[in-house]
Amino acid sequence: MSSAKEQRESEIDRIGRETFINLFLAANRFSTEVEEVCSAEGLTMSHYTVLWVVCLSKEPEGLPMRVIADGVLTRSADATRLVDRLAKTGLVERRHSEEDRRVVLIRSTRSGQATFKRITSAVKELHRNQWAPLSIGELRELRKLLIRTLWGDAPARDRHLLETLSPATEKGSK
Amino acid sequence: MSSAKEQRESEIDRIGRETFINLFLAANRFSTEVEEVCSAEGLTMSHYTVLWVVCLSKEPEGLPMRVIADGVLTRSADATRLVDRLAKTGLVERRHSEEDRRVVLIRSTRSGQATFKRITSAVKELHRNQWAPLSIGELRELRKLLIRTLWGDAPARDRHLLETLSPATEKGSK
DNA sequence: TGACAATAGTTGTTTAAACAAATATTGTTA
DNA sequence: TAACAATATTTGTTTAAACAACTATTGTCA
Repeated sequence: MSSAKEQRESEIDRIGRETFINLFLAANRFSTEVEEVCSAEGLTMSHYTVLWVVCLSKEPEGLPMRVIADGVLTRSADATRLVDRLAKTGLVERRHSEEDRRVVLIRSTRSGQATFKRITSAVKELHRNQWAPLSIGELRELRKLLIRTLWGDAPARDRHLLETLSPATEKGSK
Repeated sequence: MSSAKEQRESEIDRIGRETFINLFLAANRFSTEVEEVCSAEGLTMSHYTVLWVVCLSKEPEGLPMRVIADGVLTRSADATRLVDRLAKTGLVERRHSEEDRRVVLIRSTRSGQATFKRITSAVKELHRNQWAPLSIGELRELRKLLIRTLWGDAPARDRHLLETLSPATEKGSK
């Protein structure tokens, strides 16, 4: 017969822990499934992420390594080897910058774009299934809560990373 | 001037993708921070998870490996080496079961319990900071949405894993 | 009971992630 | 401009995760 106030941990600790556990499990399950989609094209999700950033870039000369290796999606020491692989299979091209010979520019090839489109289309289909248990309103709510958790109340325009991966968040375009 | 229906991807695809990205980033950031807490005790988060399951278990004889290596938190092939490490530093003990000599039983030691408590207490503090941008109501909502995503509408009693890691979800005990 | 399937756990090997250090080039300034 | 700091990228090494194959013991049933 324990009284309501016994040694029991605070309600907020319990909810915080359980939310973390579920966050962790959901992220693991979902990204494992994305990995499976990527592996159909012989890539890992890390490779796909790099390809993603390169393919969405509008820079005609290519993207500097430092942009790819932003430290959040990809660490700088990993970027080289990830790009190695993409270059070896012809999905991207590397060139040294003319202006600054330290800089290495990465540009997607036609084949890279095609692979990116195939994976992305399969991932979209996958996400539809993954989020199926939620209504669209709940999905919006979930996104909102995750963004608030990650970025606090920073305005949308400061969330560079998300903007890079999912551009044109704005309603009216220009 | 693109019409609203142009080639633009559907709203639901965009929200699904962005929710996935934020889920992935939040889980990565949070678990990296938990890793840091664990490494203060010389453990990884995987070690901590194993210790967690073992320490919460009420089985006086110890928990069979197969329970630890449930395939979700820990794969069976990894469990052996994780327990190796915990046993080597004296946080758990291994014994062969008398009834079934195939079974290996794992039991926490006093030192293991103490380590578990220290890490858990630090993790709680961490979670408070991690979830700080959310109100308690929002945190509850987030947990609810993640659980729905993971388990659909399965009743709480069927969510064994969560029950193992955060027991006594029920209001009234027994 | 003897053969074979099933279960429980371990070990070996490949692969990728994590961390630290090194190279090459450019910017700065005494 | 020579020396040194800063930047951009790469390479080497340690560590852990992923996958497959293996051993040991128990259960099943012809």
